[in-house]
Amino acid sequence: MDQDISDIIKARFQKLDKLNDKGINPYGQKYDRTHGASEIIEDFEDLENKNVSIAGRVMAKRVHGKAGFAHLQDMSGQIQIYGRVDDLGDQYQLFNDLDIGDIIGVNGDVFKTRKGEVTVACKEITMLCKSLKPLPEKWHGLKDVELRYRHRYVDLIVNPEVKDVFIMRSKIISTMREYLNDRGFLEVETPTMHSIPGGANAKPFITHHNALDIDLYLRIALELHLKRLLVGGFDKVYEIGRIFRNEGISTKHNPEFTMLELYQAYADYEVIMELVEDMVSHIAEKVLGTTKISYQGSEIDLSPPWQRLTMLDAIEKYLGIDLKAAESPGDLKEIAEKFGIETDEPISRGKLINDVFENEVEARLIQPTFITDYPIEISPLAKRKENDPDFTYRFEAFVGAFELANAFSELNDPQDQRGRFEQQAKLREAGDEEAHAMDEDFLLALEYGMPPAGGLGIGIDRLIMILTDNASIRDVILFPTMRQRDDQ
RNA sequence: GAGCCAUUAGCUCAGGUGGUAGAGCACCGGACUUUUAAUCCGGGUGUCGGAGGUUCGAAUCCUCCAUGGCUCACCA
Repeated sequence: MDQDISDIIKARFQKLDKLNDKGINPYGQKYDRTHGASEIIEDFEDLENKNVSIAGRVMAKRVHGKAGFAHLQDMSGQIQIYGRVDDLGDQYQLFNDLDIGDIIGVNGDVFKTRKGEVTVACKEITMLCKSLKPLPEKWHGLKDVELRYRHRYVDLIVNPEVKDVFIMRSKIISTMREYLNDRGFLEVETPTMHSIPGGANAKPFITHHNALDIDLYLRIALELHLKRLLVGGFDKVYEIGRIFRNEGISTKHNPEFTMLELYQAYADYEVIMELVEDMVSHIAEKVLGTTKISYQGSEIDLSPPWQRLTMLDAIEKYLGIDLKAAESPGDLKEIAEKFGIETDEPISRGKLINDVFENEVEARLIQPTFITDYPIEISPLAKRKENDPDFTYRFEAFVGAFELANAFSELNDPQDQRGRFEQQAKLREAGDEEAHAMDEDFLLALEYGMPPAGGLGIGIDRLIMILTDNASIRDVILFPTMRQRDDQ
């Protein structure tokens, strides 16, 4: 395929031919390993002079004539191997011809070199895969972020800390599952293709089913199906799944991302608040061994209880402005102008309060904070506060200055829900593409009766960013969305 | 979507004001039986992101395009 194969690759093809000529399969078969690399280093006392079999990728090579060293990397880490003509005989040539990047199996005895490094002295080398491409340089590694994301496999081979992030990611998610399962939550799977995209305000991706000849939308949230399950009688359900939003890409947004949503019947948002602070600190403790973390230079303490503020109190606390009394159109206009917020006419008070909060307060919420009592206009699925109908029993959790969780007491009054949907429909007609769509089947479900419930959504990728101290969501997603390139 | 920046060898990078491309690692050949950024000797392997333009001459200046990064907008 390559028009001008570089000399490096030419040389590797020559070695490939050489192996074939000798009757050695360059792409070997099953290989039985007895140990992992780091296991041998850890258990050296027991394994000294014992025979072991290991397999991995050659990462470095130092040959001095009739003997030489190399480092082999497997999932657990790296270990040095030693080969010499006295032990390997005819096979020494094979050792000598190894390229960095080749995958081999090694059988040999464990010993420690003069310099004290645990090493396997090769008795037999088995070729498992000849590598044809040169790996990036050994001490600068691969830095070009574009190549790191596009060819993540290379990034994983040469940058061990990248592998650690994704091992951590796996542990965080499995710990979360364990936590929820232990508390009686049932994990379920709901459709990713929806005929009506709902549960959030976001632009969906559209796809098409040929046999049914209908357009379908990739889900933008898990919410509405999980609530249907509350109607069906599952009291505690959750789903950890991929959702898709057709929006811009940034260090905090990937078009597809992973969300946890859970619903607990007969609970409310206060119960969920306790669950969030308990679960997040539990995960940190279990995975990191501490609830005191460092995120982008800030020390953050995840141990409960987290600060709780209503949105209006937070605005007052951080900006010194009391918006509670601001109700007249004149007051609202003044506030919008003061903060340089663009508004539609007539100005929606709730939306304005939220805009002030997002623009001015959010960035200051480094320590874990629950912001409660969201305006009703921006919360079409949350239960209205009994004594303050302009606000809802809703909270978002902020850590490290960005939104980590969103939760509320779920609206279970079908008539109120219909009214909210109708309100959203008006916004949609007015051109708001992200306004929530009318979902008659969901309303029907509510008419059958849904128990009062607390519901929660957590952006898993963001949680992982915080726990692994990564500033970009692309560094916690193995294969982030990239633009297609012509040359690839 | 807008602004700023970047793109040079397989990788990491250097290439004041325009003069025909370099280093380290990797790689190739040679020496070397406990090295570890192995060492020593020899070798530069390139569509300077792409296409135009200015110029006697462009990696360098200009325009457009592509890709990426950051910031902003968007996205609760």
